[in-house]
Amino acid sequence: MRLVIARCSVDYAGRLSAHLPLAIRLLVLKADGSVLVHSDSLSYKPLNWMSPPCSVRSIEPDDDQSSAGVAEIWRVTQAKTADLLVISIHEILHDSDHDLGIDPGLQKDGVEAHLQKLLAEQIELAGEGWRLVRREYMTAIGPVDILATDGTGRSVAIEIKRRGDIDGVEQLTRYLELMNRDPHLAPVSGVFAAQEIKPQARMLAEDRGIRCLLLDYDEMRGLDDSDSRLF
Amino acid sequence: MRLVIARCSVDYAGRLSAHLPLAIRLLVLKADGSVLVHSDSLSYKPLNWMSPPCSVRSIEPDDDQSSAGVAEIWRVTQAKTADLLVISIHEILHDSDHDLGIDPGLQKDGVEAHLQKLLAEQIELAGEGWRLVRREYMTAIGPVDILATDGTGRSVAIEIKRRGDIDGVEQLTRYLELMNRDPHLAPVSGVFAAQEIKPQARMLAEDRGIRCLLLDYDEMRGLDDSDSRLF
DNA sequence: GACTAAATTTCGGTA
DNA sequence: TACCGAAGTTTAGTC
Repeated sequence: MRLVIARCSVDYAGRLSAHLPLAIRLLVLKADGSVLVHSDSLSYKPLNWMSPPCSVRSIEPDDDQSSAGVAEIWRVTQAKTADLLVISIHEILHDSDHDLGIDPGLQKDGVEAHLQKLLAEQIELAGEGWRLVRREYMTAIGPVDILATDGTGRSVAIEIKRRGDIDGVEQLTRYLELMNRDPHLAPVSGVFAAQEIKPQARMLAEDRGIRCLLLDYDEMRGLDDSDSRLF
Repeated sequence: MRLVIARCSVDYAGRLSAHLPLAIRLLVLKADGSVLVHSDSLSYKPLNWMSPPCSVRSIEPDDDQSSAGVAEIWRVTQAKTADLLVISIHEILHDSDHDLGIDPGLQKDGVEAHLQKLLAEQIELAGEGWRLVRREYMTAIGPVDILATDGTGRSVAIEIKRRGDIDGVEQLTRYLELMNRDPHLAPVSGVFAAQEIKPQARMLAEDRGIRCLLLDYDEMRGLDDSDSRLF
């Protein structure tokens, strides 16, 4: 990744035409060839950019441009869309290159883990008198999200999903089948908990005697003050 | 604007929860306090960010965090939404500060607005004898892009999109329904005009008696000499 | 692979 | 100021 702070003007011609007057801006050249032009304010969106795949070519300014103060011109092209970004650089104030390596990427399952934590803390949402036994209760085929006991003290396995789909019901079914073979646990009933449960998943679950529980993420976060600052 | 290249992990808690594992990333701290976390690939959108107005506070790691290799923690808070972004910095590889001054701002020329202007000027593209009544014709539920009359003098509402999608047809349908209740206008027919019309949108439109009109942006610009400029 | 719906949407516009 | 629609939308999930 190359970072350049430069006094420059920018022109974009593609799906629209846009022009940035001469000013000092941050230019980010990423490893995949994409280019971002950022100012010192406004939100995360760059003033101009070029999406990958694209290529940057530095060209010499002609006489007119030289006399106008242009030291260098970057011509960013996108093969697929024929979009064009032209950066006319008058002065480079900073220029550095950095090897970032590949990024492991954003963890999308952040919500599901959080839901599990919240429901463990607010297990009474499942019913009066319910008690948490353990989160990530280990079985031979993997961990059950939550093991709890209901008001009568019987075991309940709870599977938590952000969006409840059929495969989640199948997963819980496998756990229940296994756990009900354990005389220390049996009988174990099931609860399928999710922010949103697809009709077909609900149908399948209820057909198998599994209760469906809709979770209100915002409300659960609101109820748990300790969570307003989990850091 | 402060630019930092650092090996860090990032946690965001706000409208959703998200986590970025330890990796080398670019951290941009803008003058308005906003923070961007960029990786070396993917498009212009940061992996994580915090929108202004927000404030960054650097705090010392506790013993656990220190022994885990955390050298510094940035806590970015947003007063209005109570969102929280926590950046745990293990190692800073680059750190520089730059004064960019204020940006004169982007000059933009959108395609859809331009298409509307061009079609208003070249309304005969819709048919012989057609006349422009008004651009942005106001109705109770919003402005119709163009109101025109066809060769027989009957009213026509024209909805213009860059890409014709189903929702555009729905929008025009709502306008037509409303306008046809107005005895001064009725009967009003519809034209769905776009650079590109999706097959399903065309199907829906024609099923409702709405005519589809493909617009050739380049040709329309070519016809209008005042527009032949740019590069 | 195409299409549909959401986005920590953001960014303009007008009423 | 609040709502509504567009975006060089992007992005993720579904068919």
